[in-house]
Amino acid sequence: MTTVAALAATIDRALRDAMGRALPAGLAGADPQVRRSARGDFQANGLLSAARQAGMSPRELAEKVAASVDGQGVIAACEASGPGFLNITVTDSALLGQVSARLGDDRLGIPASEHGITVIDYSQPNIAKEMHVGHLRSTIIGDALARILGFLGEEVIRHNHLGDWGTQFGMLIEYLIEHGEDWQHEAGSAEESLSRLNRLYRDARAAFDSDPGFADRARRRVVALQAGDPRTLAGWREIVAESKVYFNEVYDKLGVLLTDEDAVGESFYNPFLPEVADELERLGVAQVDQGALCVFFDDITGPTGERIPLIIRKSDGGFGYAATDLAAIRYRIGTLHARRILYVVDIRQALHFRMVFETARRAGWLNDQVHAYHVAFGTVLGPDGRPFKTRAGETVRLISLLDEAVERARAVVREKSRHLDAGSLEATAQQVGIGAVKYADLASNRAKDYVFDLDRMVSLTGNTGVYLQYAHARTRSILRKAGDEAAAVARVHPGVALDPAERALALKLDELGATLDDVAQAYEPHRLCGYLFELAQAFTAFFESCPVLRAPDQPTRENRLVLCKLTGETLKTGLELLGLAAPDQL
RNA sequence: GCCCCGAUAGCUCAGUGGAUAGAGCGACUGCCUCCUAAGCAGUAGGUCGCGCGUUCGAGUCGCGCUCGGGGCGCCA
Repeated sequence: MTTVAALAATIDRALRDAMGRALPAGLAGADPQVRRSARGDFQANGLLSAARQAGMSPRELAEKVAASVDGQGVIAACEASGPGFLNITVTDSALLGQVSARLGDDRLGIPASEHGITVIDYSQPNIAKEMHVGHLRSTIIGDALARILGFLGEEVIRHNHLGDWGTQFGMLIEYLIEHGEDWQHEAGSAEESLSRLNRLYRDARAAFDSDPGFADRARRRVVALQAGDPRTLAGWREIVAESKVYFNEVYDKLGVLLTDEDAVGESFYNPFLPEVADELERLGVAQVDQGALCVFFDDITGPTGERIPLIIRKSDGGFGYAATDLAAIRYRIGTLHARRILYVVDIRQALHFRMVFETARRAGWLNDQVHAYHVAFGTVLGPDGRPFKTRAGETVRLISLLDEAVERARAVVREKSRHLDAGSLEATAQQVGIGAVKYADLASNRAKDYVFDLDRMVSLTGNTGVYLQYAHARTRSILRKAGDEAAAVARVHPGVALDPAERALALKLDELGATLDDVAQAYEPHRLCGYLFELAQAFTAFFESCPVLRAPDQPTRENRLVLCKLTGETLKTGLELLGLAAPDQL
């Protein structure tokens, strides 16, 4: 593995050196603020503020730095401009050198910048219930973050915090035990599992509401479950297993990394709950109030101004989700040695996590070395701008939503890709349809409410997943037609001048590493989407104006082949980090 | 009442304190004897919710508002 420094980083260092010579010692570390620019390849904005702090003329400092900077064969021109900006142009040979160096490394020259263990808690569906679009968001965003942090060197532990415990299981298990003969768990499709579960829920609910005797037995069943009664636990396990059939089919359709090994549900923490409560009480973090074990916060109050607690243990002695969340934090730090825990959860739980994290800090579990962060995402809305529901006001079945996306993609693929055989056509429809849903979810700022509009996602024009897949397929198509051997032996010719479209593409190709660092910094996958879209646009512009196979001469042809190759590899890497497929042809 | 999130083109959204705020969709005008037209080029479309402040410089930072969404004791 050979790390390749980005041109922006090389320029940054060269400017820092020159600034260090021109500025007083105290300001030697000033940031030159190197950015991409329309006025040159890069511009440096940091000299204005540095000069002011040093009591110098910004314009004079800029001219001095421009004159003394060591270009190292990378900087072709560095000119002072306006009140004190620097406009920087890089050499064509440096651009081609970057492309060549990245292509020579299986990580595209990107360094592993993360070092540690991170637990990512995502997806979190509830047993015996339908997954909804909120789970879809958590699953897709969490999956992308797991892939990206992992690529950057982090040891990622995926946790699917299944809602597999609670009082609602009483009536389900009781009903199962009383009417179990016509409810046999069997291998089957997710749809079948789901309808069995829905039927169980509906029938159990009906019995609970209409039959006081049943309701009573259901309540006793909750106690039996908590006490670990074997017959009751067996029923619980049956329900959990049935649900997992459904979840796994959804995960399989979506193409996410989650497996059964990642399922660490709420029930897993049950044995730890009493000791967590005891420890918090012993530490003085929690205290009994109105019979419940509570943690209070001076700045968290209710509508009438009274302080609102985080309830660790309810007044009836039972444990709520706060206890489970705290036990999970303690386990992930104490046993898994995580340095960071991420929760990909709906933004509406922001206050809950604030209280949980603060409690964990008071207990000493979280500190300067160990962080927890709520990777919050907004509510999913329908095309009408209201929370996403069917016309009848019911939650939308996730499976049918995904199937519909694939169905629409299939129609387009059938229309546009007549060269594909039936098998590849179906595979492509899956990759395109699922990719459209995932890209749409990942492409906008996660904190905002998000409009789930299947028409838009699967329109398959413009800024959608398929645009990136299409650009990737075009790179592969060119390389195929060039002949894989010719593509393999092509090398850069640094002496050949580059066209504007070639330069723009090469500059964009150099930015993947910085983009991934940005994503990892703020846990914002949409930055990677934005980058890949820009890269695909740069490639398409190159495709339009720079013929590869019919290039005017052999060196130009090879330079372009190499650009195609790196573009393809970069798009493929980026798509995979988002969890999208990168088919070789569309 | 307090807290959180949001407000940028008709719609959906990007936008590291930098120079003239960008995409996509939709609308309009063009482009396939040529490596994939799922594409490209162009035109039209903006008081960046409002005000004050900080700064050489604010869509971006701070404060105060307006509007929308959400949250606030024993559900998760």
